[in-house]
Amino acid sequence: MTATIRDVARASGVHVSTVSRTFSAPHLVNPATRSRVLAAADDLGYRPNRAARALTTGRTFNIGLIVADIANPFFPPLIKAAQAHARGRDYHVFVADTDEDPRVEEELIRTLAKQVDGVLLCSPRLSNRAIERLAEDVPFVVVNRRIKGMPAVLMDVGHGARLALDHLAALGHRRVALVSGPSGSWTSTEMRAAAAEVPGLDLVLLGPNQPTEEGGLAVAEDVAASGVTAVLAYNDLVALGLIEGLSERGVDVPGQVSVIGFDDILPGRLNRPKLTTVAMPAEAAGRMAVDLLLQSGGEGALVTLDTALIVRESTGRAHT
Amino acid sequence: MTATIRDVARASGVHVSTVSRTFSAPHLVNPATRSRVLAAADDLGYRPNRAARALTTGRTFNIGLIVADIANPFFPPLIKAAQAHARGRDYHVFVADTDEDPRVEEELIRTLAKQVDGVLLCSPRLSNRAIERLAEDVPFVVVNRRIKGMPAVLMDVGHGARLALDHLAALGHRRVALVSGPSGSWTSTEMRAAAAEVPGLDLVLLGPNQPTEEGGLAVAEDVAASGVTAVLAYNDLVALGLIEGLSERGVDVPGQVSVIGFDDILPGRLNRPKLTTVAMPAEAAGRMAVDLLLQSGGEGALVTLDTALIVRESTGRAHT
DNA sequence: TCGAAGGCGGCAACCGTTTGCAGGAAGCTT
DNA sequence: AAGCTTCCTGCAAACGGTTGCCGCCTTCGA
Repeated sequence: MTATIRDVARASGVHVSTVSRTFSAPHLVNPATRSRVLAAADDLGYRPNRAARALTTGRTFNIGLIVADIANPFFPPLIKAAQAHARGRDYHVFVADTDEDPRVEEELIRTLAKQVDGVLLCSPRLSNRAIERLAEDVPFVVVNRRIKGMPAVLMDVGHGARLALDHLAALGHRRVALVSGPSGSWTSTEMRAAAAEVPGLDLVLLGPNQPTEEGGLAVAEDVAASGVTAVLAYNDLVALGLIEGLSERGVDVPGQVSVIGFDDILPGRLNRPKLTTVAMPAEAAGRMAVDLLLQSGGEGALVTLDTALIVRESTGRAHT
Repeated sequence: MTATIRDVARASGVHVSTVSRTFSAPHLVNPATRSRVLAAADDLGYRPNRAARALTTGRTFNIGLIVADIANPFFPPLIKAAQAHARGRDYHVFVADTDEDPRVEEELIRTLAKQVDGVLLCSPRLSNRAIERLAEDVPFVVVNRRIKGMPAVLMDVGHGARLALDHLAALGHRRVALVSGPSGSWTSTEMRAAAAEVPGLDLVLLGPNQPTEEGGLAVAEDVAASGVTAVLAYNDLVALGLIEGLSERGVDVPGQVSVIGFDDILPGRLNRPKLTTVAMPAEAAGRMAVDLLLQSGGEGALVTLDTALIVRESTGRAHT
């Protein structure tokens, strides 16, 4: 078995409480004693048991991070940024994947609740009501979702969508498809609302779709049949799948149809044609979410991060 | 505060030990009492505190999963498979990313040690010695690394590399570059050993390199200068970066240089040209690793999974 | 009618750590 | 030299569960 606080106490001839203080409140113990304890601890390979500590303090120094799909390249940069940022504050981040399943999401939150000080909920698939209910068990910060009174980090997808649609309009496109994501998704709603504000566009709504490459492949048929000359896709994965599906049908991108994605993930940059997309500040979002969670004073704090259009090769002039 | 076992005991008029047994050993308590307890628990929204339970039982029902880089698309499928498999056994998987940094890796293992029943170490960057030392604190299963006496899940990269090189040889390639990964990597070593066995090939070793797209981009210059007609890359990310780097220099793939990767990640399938690669059974590896960890009887169990060559568009006949 | 067996549930110690309280020693002030 | 701080350290009660042990009550067989 690994050494406990009692072993160290015995080895250094002091009471356990002194050992405890040596680690959690060093300034309260005499330097001489402290170094004796530290020597003994080092000798025995002692490390405080975080779980036991959590039992009395109520703080675990762990953060839960729940994402819908870890395989979506959008999330890893966010996760890495959050982990690195948290590490700097002596916190650890545990990541879990819900497989896009709200039930798994709820179960995960429940079991995580007692083992972490708070949860970062990224692009949740749960209903607002369910989230509000669970918030009684554990503090949340939500990313990419707006829930009244709950701290959130948002990315300005509305602005991004307008930029994208303006760009398409400037290229002469009139009839544009909006390929949305899962039905519970806040991002989809925002995109649609923004699109409605851009004048002179003839919108075709296609969805809901899976937010993956498969979803894009599956909707290619509908896009081809819809007679649009441009598409704004829910995310880059969908856009890439869609481009693949269109080219299988002999439809050239951007020759016949222009495609814009969301997120700016790596595969989009490597793809041919390189994907025009709305860049989402994922790293910044990860860091902000951690900050919001740890300060936690700012109850309903709301942070909105900027998005930007990155024009590459998958968009071109409308060809009628 | 959330309800504890004592609240439930009071509400249902029994002793806490009875409540405890209702959840952890239901057959020891009278059905009538049991349902009364369950009703009270449900009423109060009680859920056993896993961390507290772990304190006495020594089992957390958590598994740690440590990867070098969560942003590498190779890992997410492995992670998802491990999580899903573990969930079926009532275990939860916590994922953490080391940023390819051995020091972070060690620190992560140390803090994880007491909060999980075991750790899955995927493509570790730590030295064998360091891992063996840490194994005293927590049970390991290593993925993609062979350490004497430690349970491991391996993918047969040697076989994959031979298939790839045979394929290149059959296409008439003679001078082939081996673009390796990080210096501590077991996979790199295996690749090199396998390559040495294939007769009639003139090998150029280039490395170590970062196992990322950037690594591939950076090595493109050397590849172009080396005069090879084909490349076997450490992984798909490197291969994709390399193809990008080569095309920036006006070198056509596969026209002038053939490129083979490892892993079979999604972006490789979407890339133009589609990447020829050695497919690694990541999902199976994730599941096997969980199994090995949980049975844990099979001390030095060793599982080797098959790999397969997938020929797509990034390889072609040697053009001298 | 009695004893034994078995089912059920209470008691209390324990897991590893923190922390409020109190007391002793030393140092400082008058 | 007495009294007051200040600094340090020990004591013991938590935190939320689990579990070995023991005793009570039924039930059953002879």
